Amino acid sequence: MQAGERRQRTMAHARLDILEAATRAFSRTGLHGTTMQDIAREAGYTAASLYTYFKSKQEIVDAMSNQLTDEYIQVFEQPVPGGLSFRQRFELVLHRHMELVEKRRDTFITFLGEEAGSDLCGPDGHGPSFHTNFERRIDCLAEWLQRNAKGDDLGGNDPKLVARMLFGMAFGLLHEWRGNVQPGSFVDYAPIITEFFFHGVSSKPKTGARKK
Amino acid sequence: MQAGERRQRTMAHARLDILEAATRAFSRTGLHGTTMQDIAREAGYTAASLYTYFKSKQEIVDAMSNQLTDEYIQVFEQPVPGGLSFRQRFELVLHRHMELVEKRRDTFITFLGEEAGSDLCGPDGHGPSFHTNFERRIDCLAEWLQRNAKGDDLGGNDPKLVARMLFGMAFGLLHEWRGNVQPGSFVDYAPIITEFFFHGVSSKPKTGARKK
Amino acid sequence: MQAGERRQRTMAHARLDILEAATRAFSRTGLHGTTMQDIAREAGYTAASLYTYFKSKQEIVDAMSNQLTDEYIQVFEQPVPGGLSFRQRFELVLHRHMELVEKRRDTFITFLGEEAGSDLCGPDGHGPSFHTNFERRIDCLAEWLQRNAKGDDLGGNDPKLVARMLFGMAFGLLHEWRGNVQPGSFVDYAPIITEFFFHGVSSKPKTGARKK
Amino acid sequence: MQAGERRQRTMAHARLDILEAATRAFSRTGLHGTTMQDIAREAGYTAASLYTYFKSKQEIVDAMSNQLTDEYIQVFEQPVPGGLSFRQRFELVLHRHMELVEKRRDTFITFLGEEAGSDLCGPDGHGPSFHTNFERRIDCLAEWLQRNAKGDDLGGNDPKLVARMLFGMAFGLLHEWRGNVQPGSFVDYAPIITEFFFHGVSSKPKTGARKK
DNA sequence: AATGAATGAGTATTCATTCAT
DNA sequence: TATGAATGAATACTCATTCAT
Repeated sequence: MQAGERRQRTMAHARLDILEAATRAFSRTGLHGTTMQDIAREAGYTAASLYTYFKSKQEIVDAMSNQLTDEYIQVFEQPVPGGLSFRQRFELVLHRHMELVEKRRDTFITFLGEEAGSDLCGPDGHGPSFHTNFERRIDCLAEWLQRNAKGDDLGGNDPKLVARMLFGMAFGLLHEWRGNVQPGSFVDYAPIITEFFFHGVSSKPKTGARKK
Repeated sequence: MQAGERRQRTMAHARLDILEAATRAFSRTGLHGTTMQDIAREAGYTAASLYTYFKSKQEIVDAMSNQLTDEYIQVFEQPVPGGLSFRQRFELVLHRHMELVEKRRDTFITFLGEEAGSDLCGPDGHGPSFHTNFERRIDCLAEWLQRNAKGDDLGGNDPKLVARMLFGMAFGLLHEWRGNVQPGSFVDYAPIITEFFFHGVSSKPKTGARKK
Repeated sequence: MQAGERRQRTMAHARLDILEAATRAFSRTGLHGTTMQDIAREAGYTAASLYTYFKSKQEIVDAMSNQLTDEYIQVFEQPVPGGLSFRQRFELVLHRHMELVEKRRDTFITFLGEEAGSDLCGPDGHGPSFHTNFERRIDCLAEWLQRNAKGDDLGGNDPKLVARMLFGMAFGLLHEWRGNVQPGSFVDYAPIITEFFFHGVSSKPKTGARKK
Repeated sequence: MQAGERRQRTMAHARLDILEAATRAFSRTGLHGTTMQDIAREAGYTAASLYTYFKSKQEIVDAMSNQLTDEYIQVFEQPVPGGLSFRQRFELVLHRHMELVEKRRDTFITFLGEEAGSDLCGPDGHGPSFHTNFERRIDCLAEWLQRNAKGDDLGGNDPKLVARMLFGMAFGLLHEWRGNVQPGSFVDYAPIITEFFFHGVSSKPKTGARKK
């Protein structure tokens, strides 16, 4: 069944194309402001054709959301060099996550707001997809923290709470970054977040010689 | 001009009623999912009547957004007892803000997502209202921090960055709180945020004596 | 019942005021484009107040239409000096009519189009008022022509047909006049229409002595 | 590209169908009184479907107006037998125009009023379409008159003024015709108008010998 | 597989009109 | 008498989705 396979491959490829197009379109006009026409135009299809690959607009959105979450979670599965301190591992993973944010900038931008308000608002059309994905990411992060933190590394805080706050911090800076006229790399914020995560504003030795 | 005055009062009252109804409706079905009919039903009016008090749906949303921001900013103007340390003042103001969040729970829930994505998405209909209000709050918070922090209180961090991260943290916890089956008071999180803000996860001796 | 009389007078006065305001408003934005609010604003009343003087918007329009027709018809009742030829009487009456057009410029402008299409379009809201008034004017003109024309003055033409054509000619020139940047007096067209009415384009000696 | 061609043809056909349906609907209930639903019903479509062929209601109206004007102007381009006098050519063209009026009866009826009042009323929504088309017809007629009239044929009158008066006359008779219970052919009026155009009411003996 | 065409369900907004005060 | 407030009834236009070709 090579034909079948090829078809499958083509299908998958088209789906990805459409997803990318949708991402661009959404990042421009928002989830509600983007019509199937818009997505189709961006993807080089007709609106009707999109339904060959996705059952509905919602499915496109869900696919984007899931894809994002999958990529996010995969970061945790990437190998980490041995012999690193918790803080070092933390910063490494954070760094990788922020690279992902940068790579999927448009998607993140599109979703952050919507996901935030997702479960908050009731039956507003999009299924549980947003909420689920958001929580899935939180859970993964919390698990990772728990798994990696030793002893007093989290200062006795609930990992999930910490995860949410960490997420929020990044969210806040995403705004900053997006707003910047000539945004540098988002990962540039990684050290700041790391330091803040570990010591809050009482940050110590940023400058000068100091010892740990 | 007593009649005029009374009328004015009635008008203002109706506007507030409608705003509250809109808040309830929005928190249920989201900004886009809520129709003027919905708001009207919730407020005990006809859709057409809403236009006696607001020029458009957008104006209702803007009014909500502005109201929220005004109340937020007013917190900074409330007197603070003398002789408090920075951290004490911080916690006090945070506490008051979180009380506001609790009081305006539905409004916050409605807006957080939308505001977040507001300027992110381009011309998605709602004017600059969201973005402006969001930034206005950030700015006020940053100013307050700058005005109140002495010496190394902010550890040399950019007040605006810090403000954004602080905002984000609260945002993250709002999610947690909202999700809880039997949510306690949102202000209960105030100490946690405060501690995290000042020391990150490296929280120190909350109880008892401890050493570094 | 002096009080009653005064009331009556006041009422009549207000009606006239409103009618004038309506005329101004209509001439600006057309019959359909003008709202009761617009009329009220122009008249210094509230929309609701207009209903004290007129039962409906339609009644305002009808009153305007009737008023116009009444004035038009009254022209025929004004005395005409004796000893005038048919053509002289014709031109005199035409002149007076065109003065009326000039005086009631806005009203004419408002109605000409609507009346024209009035009976043409079926139940488009405005009752038979337009059609009736239009026909009433035609009839009066036709009667006057018949009454005043002797012998071959109308060349054997059906007075009503002639009346319609005459009306049309004036209508055509009203357009011209209205379009002129610095319109002179509408009555300036009177001689042209008269000449055309009597001789068509085969106009004879307008200037100087000429022979056939 | 046969498919594309056929599609094009179908599209054009549908547009014409809709235009005809709109014409019928408008002639019944007027431009303002006719809703997209009405047109759709008359055309056998859904209201939403109309937007596949026309961008807006206004575009339908404009298309009707333009179509009418185009047809009107084309009459001037039809060949005229040589050796005819001015009057003969005049009557021939008038005849053809009146045939057009008869054929496009509903459209004329719909527009005459609206076009007349079009530029008269200010910003009443419909763009310059009406006024432009009206003037375009006037201009064409005036040009034709100027081009064809020799010497004293127009009696020294301004062609444009004459054109307007001629238009008005026909307009007046359209009313008459439309009102007739069993209207004959509109072109029956052609000789009357012609005679009136050339000699006004001083029509001469149409038959037999004559004297002044 | 791709699409032109068709549509049902919606949606904010307008406006003439009513009525209690 | 005057009006602020309320509303029923409309209405043009949009959009996700379906389906025959």
